[in-house]
Amino acid sequence: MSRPRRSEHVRESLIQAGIEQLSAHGYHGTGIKQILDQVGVPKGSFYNFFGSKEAFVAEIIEHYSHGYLGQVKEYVEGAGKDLSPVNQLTFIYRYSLDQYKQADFKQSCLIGSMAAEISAESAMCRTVLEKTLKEWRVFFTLMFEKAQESGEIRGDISARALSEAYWAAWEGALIIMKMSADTKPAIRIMDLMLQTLLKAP
Amino acid sequence: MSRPRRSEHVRESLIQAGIEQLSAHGYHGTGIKQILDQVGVPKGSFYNFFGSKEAFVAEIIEHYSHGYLGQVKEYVEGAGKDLSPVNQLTFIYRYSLDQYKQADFKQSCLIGSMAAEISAESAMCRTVLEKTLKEWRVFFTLMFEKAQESGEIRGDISARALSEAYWAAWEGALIIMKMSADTKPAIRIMDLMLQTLLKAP
DNA sequence: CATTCCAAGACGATCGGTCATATTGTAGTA
DNA sequence: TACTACAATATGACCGATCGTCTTGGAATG
Repeated sequence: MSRPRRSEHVRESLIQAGIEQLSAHGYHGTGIKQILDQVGVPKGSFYNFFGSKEAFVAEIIEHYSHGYLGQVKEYVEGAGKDLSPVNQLTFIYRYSLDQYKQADFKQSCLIGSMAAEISAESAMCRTVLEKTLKEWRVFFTLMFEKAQESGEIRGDISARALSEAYWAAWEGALIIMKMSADTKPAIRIMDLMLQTLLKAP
Repeated sequence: MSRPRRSEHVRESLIQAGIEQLSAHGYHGTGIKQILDQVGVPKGSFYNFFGSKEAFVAEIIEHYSHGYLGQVKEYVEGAGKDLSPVNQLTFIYRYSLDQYKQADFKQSCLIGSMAAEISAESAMCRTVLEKTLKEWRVFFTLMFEKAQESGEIRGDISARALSEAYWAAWEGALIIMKMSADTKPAIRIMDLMLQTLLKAP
């Protein structure tokens, strides 16, 4: 048997701290050291776990997206399974907005933030971001297909097109949330989308 | 007459260069020195023109927004004045997307980028961002009111609510544009918004 | 000369990243 | 079981570069 793998626990802690710091301060606003300090890991150890800051962030984006999407799917198939698709989606975005508000708007969707900041500068991160975007689109498309079948959502447009627009409205609503330091505009926007614009006639 | 006003031309150049650099690299990704170098102004001069980087950026956001909004209004009242409001809006966002594409997606809407990155960290910038958001909302509300009167856009929702959702979709579409390094998804989203979701029944 | 404006460069801090060294656990040998 | 040799890992000092800011001194104007 080989030497014990270098601590996966530490690695996981670094990713978790990275998610927090990156969400709050962005890519260029977050130093590696402040992440290491938060976990209590010495500077030199970082590059034993990750090849570079860029690779670290790329992995974080993927980890964050999978975790978030996993939670959402868990809700849909678990606690919210008796609700209609539209009511599920409503719960999800309201819950998320609540979380952001509780954090005093110091963080929001890491995917949108990273996309805005570095997708033009880091091909590695952009590739991961594009992949996660696709995964979310698949999920929302499924949701809208179900909602179309049940007659909640208009059926004259492909579920895929709807999901694209819905996600865009969501990310834009988060930007407005940050600008106004308030969830109300975002709630208005998302409610309008789900209950009126995308609704079956 | 007093000493020649300290060069307003230099000041203006710094703002212009700042817009370019901030659009491309974000707040924390842009150093003051690289802006100064682009204009050929020595490092020590910066604080003769601006009180701090934060104040500099706040002024840039305002300047950028006014310039952009001015261009848009000029188009609406000028070259595009014979088009319907919806066709005007379509031209505007397609033109903007074309510009971003030509810049290889290395820049996009500075308002959205700055909002995503620093509105939680800089109260000064957030205040300016909130003000510019309001100005854009007033403009779009006016556009949608006209479109409602002419029957292009559905009249069962307030123009203000529509403008909010439209702007959110726009900013979200730009994020998707960056992630996919492609304008097509953004065009699909905005077309869907204007020609279907917001259309009069 | 008095005053105002601008330029130069130093400031300490921090950036992402590297490296030689110390420490540790394992495998092999006896 | 005891010891050694070896390799994997942990570490923090260190690198050059750059960060935002400030002090200082000279130049130009009245």
